[in-house]
Amino acid sequence: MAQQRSRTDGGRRRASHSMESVLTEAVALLDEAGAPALTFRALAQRLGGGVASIYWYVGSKDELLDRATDHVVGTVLADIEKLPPGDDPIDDLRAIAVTLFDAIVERPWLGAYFMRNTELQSNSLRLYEKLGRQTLRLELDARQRFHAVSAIVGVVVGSAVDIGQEPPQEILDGAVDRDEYLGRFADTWRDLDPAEFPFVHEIVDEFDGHDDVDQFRSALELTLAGLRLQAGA
Amino acid sequence: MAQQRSRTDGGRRRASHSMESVLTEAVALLDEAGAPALTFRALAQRLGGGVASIYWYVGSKDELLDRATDHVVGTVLADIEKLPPGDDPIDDLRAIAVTLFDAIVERPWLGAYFMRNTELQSNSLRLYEKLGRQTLRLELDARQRFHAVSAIVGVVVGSAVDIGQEPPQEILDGAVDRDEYLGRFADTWRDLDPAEFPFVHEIVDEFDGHDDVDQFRSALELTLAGLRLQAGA
DNA sequence: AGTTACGATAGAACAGCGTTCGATGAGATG
DNA sequence: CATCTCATCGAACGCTGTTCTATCGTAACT
Repeated sequence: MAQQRSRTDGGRRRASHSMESVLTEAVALLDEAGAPALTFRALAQRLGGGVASIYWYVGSKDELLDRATDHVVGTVLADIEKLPPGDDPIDDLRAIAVTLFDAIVERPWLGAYFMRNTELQSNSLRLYEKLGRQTLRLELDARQRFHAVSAIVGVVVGSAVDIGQEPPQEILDGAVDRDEYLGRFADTWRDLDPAEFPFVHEIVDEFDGHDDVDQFRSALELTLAGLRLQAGA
Repeated sequence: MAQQRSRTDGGRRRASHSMESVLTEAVALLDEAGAPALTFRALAQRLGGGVASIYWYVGSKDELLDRATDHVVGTVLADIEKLPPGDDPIDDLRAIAVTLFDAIVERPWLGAYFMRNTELQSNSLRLYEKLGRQTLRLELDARQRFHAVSAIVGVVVGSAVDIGQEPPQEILDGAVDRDEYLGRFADTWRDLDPAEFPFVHEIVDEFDGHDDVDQFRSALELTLAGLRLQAGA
């Protein structure tokens, strides 16, 4: 991954980047410590160059985020294209959505920027198309198809937002692990008045130690079931 | 809304705030120009006081955001409590979700912070309970109820993220209105290769000038239909 | 009434952020 | 060898959240 460098010139060296290396290192920063870790200064240091150089490749931080996001969505798209096509379009929709969600679980920062700007995120648009193409196999009108894909993307994003929140400092330090953190939260819920919060008490054990993937899967199933009903299949 | 002030003392006056006034003015700033407009300096100026004074009421900006959010969720909750209870729990779920979504449409910044921290957002927790209580009337187990409410909140949040994105500068200036902006976007889609993007072409007319509320409603209907199926009612 | 104690306010400073400017490097082209 | 253009970079600007320290005003206590 090392870029070509100039020959020695009195101690100081000049860095030589490329769009690829900028995005790769940006994604690496995001992966390692989340969105707040991606700063122009941190990125420049990683690239062994100056801050202003990055602006030659990218016009703003928003654009950097969009391009970095699209960069990894490209790999997700590749995974999706490897999926074996099935008989049932709804099964295929599920497979695509799950693949996307898995990627967001691995990279929680992804959820926040994904699908922000389809002009700069051409891979996101392709992914949108991938989902939509399955709806073409269902007996729906154009509006229903549009809404169906929006709904599925909405479920993914809605679940992703949950995951994407920066965890509090104590959990990043490793002082407290996720289960304990959830457990504490659950305990404060258990202390609530059962008469005033019957539902919270009903589900607090489910919340305690719950799995985000299960939560997403269930939400997705509900939407897909509704869609199947709508398509009359 | 004027707070008591000290008697004259050589020209300079001291401002006197209250938790209420801090949150009210914070919400006003968010309403007027979105999340980026809420800065401690802007807020202090509005309150006629110093920057550091705000820290007496609030420990950090995150806490300010949480409390401001919960402040308006309180009014949403009041609206929800005014809703007439119906025979069908699913109809009631829809009514609650729509009321919440309407509030987010009016205050697009709300979506991003809503339900971030139920410790500081007690009204969000109450709203969560309100939704959940309807699921107690359905024939589901605890886990299904937990997932059902998560799914509905997910649909709301997922749609809210769409709305919540800061529009580009040109639309804030009023130089370009929303329909024209959507139209431009649609045009770039129409320019895509129809063979490569059949779905995008199928729905581009639906996208052009689409209504966010319709989009949300449809997604919600799919989830509710799935839920009704699951509850066997 | 004078003093003390404390709730509340505020100015100034700090570190970090995205962004811009102007100068300067290196490599290819003539 | 001169020129030109692409690419790089240090330094500065204005903004942000946050902290430090000093101070004011009121209420309570002797």
